[in-house]
Amino acid sequence: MKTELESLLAAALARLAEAGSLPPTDRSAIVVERTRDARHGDFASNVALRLAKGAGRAPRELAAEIIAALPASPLVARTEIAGAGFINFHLNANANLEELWRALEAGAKYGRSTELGAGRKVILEFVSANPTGPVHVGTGRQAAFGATLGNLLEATGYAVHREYYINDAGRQMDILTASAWLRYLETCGETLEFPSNGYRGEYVRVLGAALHTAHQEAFRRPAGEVFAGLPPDEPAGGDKDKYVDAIIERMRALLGAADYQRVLDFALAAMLADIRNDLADFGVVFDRWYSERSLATSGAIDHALDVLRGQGRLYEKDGATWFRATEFGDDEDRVVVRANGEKTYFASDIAYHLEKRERGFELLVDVLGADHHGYVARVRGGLVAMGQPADSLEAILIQFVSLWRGEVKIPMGKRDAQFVTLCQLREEVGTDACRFFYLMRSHDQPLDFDLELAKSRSNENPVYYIQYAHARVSSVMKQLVAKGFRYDEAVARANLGLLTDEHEQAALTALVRYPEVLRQAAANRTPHTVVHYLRDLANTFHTWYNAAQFIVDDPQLRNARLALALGVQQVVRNGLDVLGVSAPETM
RNA sequence: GCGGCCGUAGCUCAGUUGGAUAGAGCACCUGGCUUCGAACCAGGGGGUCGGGAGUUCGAAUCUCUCCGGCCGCGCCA
Repeated sequence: MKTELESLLAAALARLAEAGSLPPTDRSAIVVERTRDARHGDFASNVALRLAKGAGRAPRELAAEIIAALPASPLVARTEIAGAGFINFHLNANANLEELWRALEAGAKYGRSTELGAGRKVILEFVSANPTGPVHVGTGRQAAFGATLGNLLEATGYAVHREYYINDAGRQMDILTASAWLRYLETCGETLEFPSNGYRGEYVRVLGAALHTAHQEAFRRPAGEVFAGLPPDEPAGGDKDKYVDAIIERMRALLGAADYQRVLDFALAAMLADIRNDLADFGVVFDRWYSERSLATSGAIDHALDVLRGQGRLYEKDGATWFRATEFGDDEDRVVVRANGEKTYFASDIAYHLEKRERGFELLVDVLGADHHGYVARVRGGLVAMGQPADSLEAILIQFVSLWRGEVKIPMGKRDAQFVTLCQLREEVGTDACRFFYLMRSHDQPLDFDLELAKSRSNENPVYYIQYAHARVSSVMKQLVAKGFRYDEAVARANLGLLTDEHEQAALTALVRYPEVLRQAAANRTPHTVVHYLRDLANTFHTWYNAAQFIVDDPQLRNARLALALGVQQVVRNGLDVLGVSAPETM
């Protein structure tokens, strides 16, 4: 409806431009908004105010001219000039009723549109957590956000591809491999001191035990050989990084490259399986899991470096190869090939993003933790240096999550064992509350996740408020049957005009706003606006429910009311579906 | 130091391309179940939108500045 009104205004302005009383207007200058106050009608536009200055005209006078030039529309009952020069639109009573019927007919598809995305190919990268441990609560927020954003983009006409980038190359993987191997040695019966910089989580013990089950004693070496002659660990006054690197080196020497790789692959596969399962249980799935290592073997990194070199963006210094990042807005130039010949993570990453473009994706959306913000300019600079448009990359930064149990903050650390995993969180509060709480706040706002509130099955918990509206309609429909009635669609269709009560009108207005909300949430990348909308819709429904009886004796009124209730239920279900939250029939 | 995010009711937060009288939940107070589910509803009190300046018909929103909080600035990933 909103876009239709914008089209009407565009037509009116075109007429005025043709008549020479106004310069031609850009379509984007035409904005129609829902009114905050019902006395101002259903929609309002400020075009006259915006254009008045440029046209050298009084806003109200211009507004009158625009109104006079508006084409007739079955949507609009009347228009008026208000305030400084707003144009208010009052819709025909049946405009919302027709929309309600469209909602009922469209069912699960209601709210979807195609104009915004227009079929554009977008690749959505999210989570991409290091496969060195289970998914934790901070990453959980990124998972919920990314999955929902994917749904939103899909619902508004984008062709969405979801991808998880696996950081399976580099030192963190080596540390995991060594950690798993040491736990494996313990399973074998060796006694050892675990390095302070190793991964100390319980899951690594499980990993070590699994390695033993799969390969028995094949990788066993005496603890004495493993630790002989190593530098001191941190507690002994040494450097924990040097120490763990020495262990990795020793492990390679004792096992040989092939067996080392077997242990690494075993650990990687096990971690990825965990992550994949945790996310799938959370309703988060990917079209592809993309290996960082594969970028090296496929030649993608060399290709990207060749492109940069061809553009003259690389140079040699101190034995390393550098990218002229400062020419693209970065603070300093960045190394892409280290003095020891290894490519950096940055080299992999720009290669990965170039490869995304070369796969034909117009828009690259990266959902990242807030700590990655310094990284965005660098990757974008790399893309631009390789001849890609700067706006082809869009990074969305997700602020951190802190867990609370009522007033008490739960400490979280990465490397120590006490971080809370997504899996544990889900077991404690349930998937629905989990996704809802992750999404209810703006992503650029740090999130305080209160476990007690999320768990509480009380009126303090906003999840149930929305689900309750859905369940209530189901309950009404059961009551209907129990009372010997049945819903008659034809009777409802013929009598929607009876829905004139203020509560019915409020519910109707809230319902038909849904397609606009989806478009706005998708365009702004703000899933939380859907949460707030659903709360509002549920509120209008609960108010109506308390004020009126649906199952009345008059079949015309009864069926009309049921149609509206079913429409609300449908939109609640569709909205919850976008959020990845279930819509239960009973609570 | 440079950069990113943020500061709105007692608390947690909405309010995005500048719009009409700044909203919601929680908490607090009052009222509503013999009725389709009270996990609900109705009503009430509560504000220097961090401070200041600017831009204009109009600023919580844009610009500058100051104060305060979180985070990032590797030949780590």
